[in-house]
Amino acid sequence: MNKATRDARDTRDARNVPPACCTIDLDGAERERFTGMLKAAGNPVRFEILSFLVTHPGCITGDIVSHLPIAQATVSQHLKVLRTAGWIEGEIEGPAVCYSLSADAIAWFRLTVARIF
Amino acid sequence: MNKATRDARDTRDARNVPPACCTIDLDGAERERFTGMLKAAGNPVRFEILSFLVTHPGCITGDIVSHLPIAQATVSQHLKVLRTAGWIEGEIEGPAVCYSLSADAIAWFRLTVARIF
DNA sequence: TTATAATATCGTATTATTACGATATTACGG
DNA sequence: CCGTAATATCGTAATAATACGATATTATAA
Repeated sequence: MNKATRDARDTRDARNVPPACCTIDLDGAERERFTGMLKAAGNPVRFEILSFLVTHPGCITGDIVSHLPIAQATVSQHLKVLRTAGWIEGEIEGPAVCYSLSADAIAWFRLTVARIF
Repeated sequence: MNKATRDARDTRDARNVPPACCTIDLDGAERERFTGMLKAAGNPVRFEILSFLVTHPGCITGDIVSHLPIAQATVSQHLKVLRTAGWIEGEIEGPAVCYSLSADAIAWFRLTVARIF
């Protein structure tokens, strides 16, 4: 136990604060996945895309571009972030890509929120 | 209806995709609050602070600083972000500040997650 | 094969975030 | 009031995110 940790414990003891009762039940990979999803969804444009996909299932990129006031290139970047974070999946339909929310990702996200808070 | 919107609708019609069934039931202020919370929690350091507060209730800033490998000034900045986002509340205890998760914020966050996804 | 439509990637300017040390503020004991 | 402990804020350097236009890639139709 290093000095900082000892000091912290002593400080808590002096204030009669209970010691750690447990640990958050999320390993490193799960934390990374969760914070990645939080961060990706925390951008207003990306949140709008997620919202749009909730109400407009079966949308191709062009539909999303039409719905937003930003350039196609930028939308494509945001879609990539959402894909990387696991929020969405794209299915190729001819020259277009049909995006949808990942049911698995959403289920895991909700479960993880419930697990932590 | 502008051209982009018309084109998008026409494209969806051609693919027999159902039109928007509804709108996400979150007004502007709620969206801002929610994305703010997501973004704040999406940083690994801040997520660690939130996790730490779950398992170590009644912690002062110093306890959190001791638990993290970063400078006091940086922790203070992160705490401010979490405060601004509404995740935590700080109660002054002498020269120290005792931080705790906001039960209201957590309840609202969980409810909002359930509302959207 | 060639043309076209849809999307992705590249290069880059601008802005925001993150970290730090230094310093200011706040609360309290003596 | 003065000193000290705890925290917050300031100034700033380094890094990351965001947006754009230009261009490349991919899938299909002709």
